[in-house]
Amino acid sequence: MNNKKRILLVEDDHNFGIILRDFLKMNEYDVILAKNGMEGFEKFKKFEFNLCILDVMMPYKDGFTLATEIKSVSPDIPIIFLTAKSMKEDVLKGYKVGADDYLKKPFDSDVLLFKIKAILKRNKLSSVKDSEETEFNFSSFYFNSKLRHLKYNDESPVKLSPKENMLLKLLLIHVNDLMPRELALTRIWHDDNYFTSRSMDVYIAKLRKQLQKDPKVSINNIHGEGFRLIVE
Amino acid sequence: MNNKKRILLVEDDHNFGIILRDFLKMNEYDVILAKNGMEGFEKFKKFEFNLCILDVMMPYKDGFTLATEIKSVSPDIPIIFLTAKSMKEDVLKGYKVGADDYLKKPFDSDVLLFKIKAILKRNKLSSVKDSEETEFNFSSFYFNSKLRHLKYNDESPVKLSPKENMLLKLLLIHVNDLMPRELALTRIWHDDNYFTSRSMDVYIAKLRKQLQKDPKVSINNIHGEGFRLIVE
DNA sequence: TTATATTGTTAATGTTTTATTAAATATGAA
DNA sequence: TTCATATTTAATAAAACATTAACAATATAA
Repeated sequence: MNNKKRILLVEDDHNFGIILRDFLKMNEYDVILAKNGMEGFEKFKKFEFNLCILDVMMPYKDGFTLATEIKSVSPDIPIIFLTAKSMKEDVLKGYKVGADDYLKKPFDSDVLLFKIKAILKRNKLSSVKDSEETEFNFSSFYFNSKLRHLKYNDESPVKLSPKENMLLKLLLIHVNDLMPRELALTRIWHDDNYFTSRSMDVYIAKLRKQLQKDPKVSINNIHGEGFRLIVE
Repeated sequence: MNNKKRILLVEDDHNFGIILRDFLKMNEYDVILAKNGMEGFEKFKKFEFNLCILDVMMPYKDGFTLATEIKSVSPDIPIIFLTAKSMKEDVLKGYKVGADDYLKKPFDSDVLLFKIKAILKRNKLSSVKDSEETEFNFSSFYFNSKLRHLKYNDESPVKLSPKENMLLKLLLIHVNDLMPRELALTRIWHDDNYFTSRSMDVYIAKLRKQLQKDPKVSINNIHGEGFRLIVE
């Protein structure tokens, strides 16, 4: 069993990149090195990673932009920024796009190791990737999240909007269990505030309208916590 | 939603501690300030926290020692160290005892806020809630504290409010044993005074109303001490 | 026994959260 | 651009919750 954690390292300084990659490999991590933002994103989509270490200043595509793209695909993956800059604005920008930590070059390699360890430890359960399942059968419904189709018995399928689709999928992944409000807001709306929360309520109402065709299916609210899709 | 995150701040520089506490409070955190390691550990055991911010250099008991004690009680709680020191050995020592981050004084308060946010978010995603026991069977009742459901025999489950839910859970953890009043007040109401105590009595009455369906279950008062959930 | 503190219960009050519909705005394809 | 669809914002109602008040009952200590 290969239990090594997989790290995507994106660093445009080739020499430094190689050194850092080998150092991490020596410490029992699987590392893929990319030399710019483009290549980094390609590799990110191609493989699966537990952590990203991104240089901030890179040609074509900087680390912040890359991080944003990565987060749009995998919202929960932890990111560490490496940078020569240490201006407050940059640090804050890093955290705003979802950084988990920030290291100023030159940095101590042991400190980096510990940071990686601390972050991976905290992240261990959430690194489970989103279900790739695209087809769901529940009660008299058939739902295809790839086609965004919801079909009730033999009726012709109803098209769902992207948000309706993702929300229903999240509910189904947690069928008969709590689907925390916060989860949907961070996964679908990428932000948890009053307005996104109201928007989510609107989508819950839309889904309820569809699902009420089947009396055995309902969406319950658990006050202050989230929603529960109940299938008898 | 009164889901404010609770932070234990241990800082021996009184002025700085007060300022930092108020700053964090302004940013929607509930903060308890302790002025040394001893007091910090007492408060930690008494209340429940989502995060600890510890000064490293303190008289009697330094931040590292305190962190070790805290981790022995709650291995998963995130810890941020604050320190004037920035020697590599100290940073590494901090990570070794399980630090999640390390801030060198003087630090930028906005950076601290983002670090707190990043750490809490990651912690929420990981195991904390899932590892807790959420299902209880006692006499003819089935209680699910995650869904906040209390079910009697085959009757349809009754919804419990968050406070009812937590109180019942605390009582069940101490079944047939004393559940000290003070425990519930510090754990659930985060404050022990006349009004919270009266509020708790109201919730005890609500629970009794539910539990009286089963003659084998009752909540007894132990005058001046607390309550006892009795299951024959 | 009597005074005091604690507990039991119900009801009212005020606040927060959710439900629903409609209107406004944004997005994207033709 | 224009039209169709998707999403957000607004407005209002309803539900859920927590606290406080008021008064009754009970226990304890002087």
